[in-house]
Amino acid sequence: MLNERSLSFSHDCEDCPIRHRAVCARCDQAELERLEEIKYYRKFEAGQTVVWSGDRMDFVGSVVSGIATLTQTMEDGRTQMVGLLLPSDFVGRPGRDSAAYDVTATTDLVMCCFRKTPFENMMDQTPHIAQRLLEMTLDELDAAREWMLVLGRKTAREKIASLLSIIARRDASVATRAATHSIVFDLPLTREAMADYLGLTLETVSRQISALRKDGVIALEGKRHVTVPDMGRLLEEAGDDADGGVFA
Amino acid sequence: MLNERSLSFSHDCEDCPIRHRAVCARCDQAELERLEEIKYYRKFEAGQTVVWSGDRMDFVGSVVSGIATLTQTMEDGRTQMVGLLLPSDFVGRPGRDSAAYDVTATTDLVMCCFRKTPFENMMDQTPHIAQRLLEMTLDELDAAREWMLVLGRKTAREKIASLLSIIARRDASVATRAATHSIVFDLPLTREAMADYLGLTLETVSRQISALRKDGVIALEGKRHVTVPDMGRLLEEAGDDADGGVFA
DNA sequence: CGTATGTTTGATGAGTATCAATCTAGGTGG
DNA sequence: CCACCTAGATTGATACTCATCAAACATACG
Repeated sequence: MLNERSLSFSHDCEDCPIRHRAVCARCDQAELERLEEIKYYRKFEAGQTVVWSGDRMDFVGSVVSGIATLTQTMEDGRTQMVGLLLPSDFVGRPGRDSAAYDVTATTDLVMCCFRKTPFENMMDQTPHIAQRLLEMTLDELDAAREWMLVLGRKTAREKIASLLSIIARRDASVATRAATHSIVFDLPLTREAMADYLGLTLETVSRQISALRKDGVIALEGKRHVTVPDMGRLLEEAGDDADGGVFA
Repeated sequence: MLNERSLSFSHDCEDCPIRHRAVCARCDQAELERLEEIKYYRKFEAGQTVVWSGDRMDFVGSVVSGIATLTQTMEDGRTQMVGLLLPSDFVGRPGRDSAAYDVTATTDLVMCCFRKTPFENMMDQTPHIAQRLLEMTLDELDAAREWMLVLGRKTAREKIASLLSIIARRDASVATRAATHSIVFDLPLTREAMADYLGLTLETVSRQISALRKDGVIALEGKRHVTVPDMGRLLEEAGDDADGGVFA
């Protein structure tokens, strides 16, 4: 069923759901046409690996739908997630020929890929792409630094609240907010993936989620469906400035 | 005395010590001349703040000499270093008008600053600057992600060894290596700054440094001068692949 | 010589990892 | 259709790492 949905988008850049946010956001009509020539779509099922760290990588691309993760692994098996890729996020590094991280689909995933060499050539010729990529990379750097604070200084409870805040902020529909003042969303990650993101064990993740539930900060239906009755409260728990109680 | 040294570089881009590594690395003669018009130097003493997070920032720039840090602080005072700025590193974000982090000089510091608006205009017109900035930002993103693994998954001992490795790798003179097979350098950070970098307390940093000394992984003269007799051993302690024993 | 800043070392406790058992839901095959 | 199986999640008991609180030490500076 998810597969059906994945196929339901157009292959025409004009109608692309990430058209205005991805690396191609600033491209004009002519540039889009050049991109169309070097692009192709790839689909992955939940759990599949997109590339392994160290593998040769002859494409770069954008997440069209679904969620992927970037992870790093030590020899003894300890792993740390270093990036969470949402629709419109960019994968791969122009000028590098092998992957630096493991890239894994955590949900069914559709990617819009560009052959690397032609893409690199285009980057040199069309500033619109390089400009947008710079902007996106700077945003990712800010996100990574934000996450360094979480990893280095926050408690387990604060870490969970921080992760929930981030997901809530981007994932919750505006409609849901307006209606009930509650924010509702589905966790796109297993407890283990959350643990890898937060530098915790999955047991600690589970315990802290239970604790937040007991304390009324969140409500759960099943394992994945989360309701946040008071976003300000959640932000307080995350250790962020919760300022006004408004959901800004 | 350090001040004297700081002044001893030329103000001409041609002779600039970071000419080939900074954001201006790819600029041609004409572009350098345009940059000269909008650039100015600023000096800071060790301990001084360059900008506070949230402050208006009307310049961007490069570290010419000395070391600065980027730090984030929570309301209750917990702080996490999110970047270590070495000569040639870039400060500030084009397109943003306030600082996102506290920037502090940890040694005497000289910066080559560009007025922000003219610099942004130049970026739009000369791809060489934007290209180089993209490359540098991608490198910083990789470094930040590497650091996320350190913060999230490494033990205190491994964290210290990782930090020493990084400093050793960039700071040790080649001469020193060839001669004795030992690597020698000075720590540019206080124990407290190291703790803020590593997500530890300064006491833990002190203890782990003492432990590494007792175990012969490093030797110390005074508090800051470090000798690494066997770089491979240090890399093992850091939890990185130490492969061959060669100092590659 | 005295003060300030940075560092080391010690004693104790909190927070999280680890090991282990149990529970739940979804999917499979009899 | 039900029993079983599996992956994911929860909960419990215990151990260990690192934070916290506290005191002493070192070095530079006035």
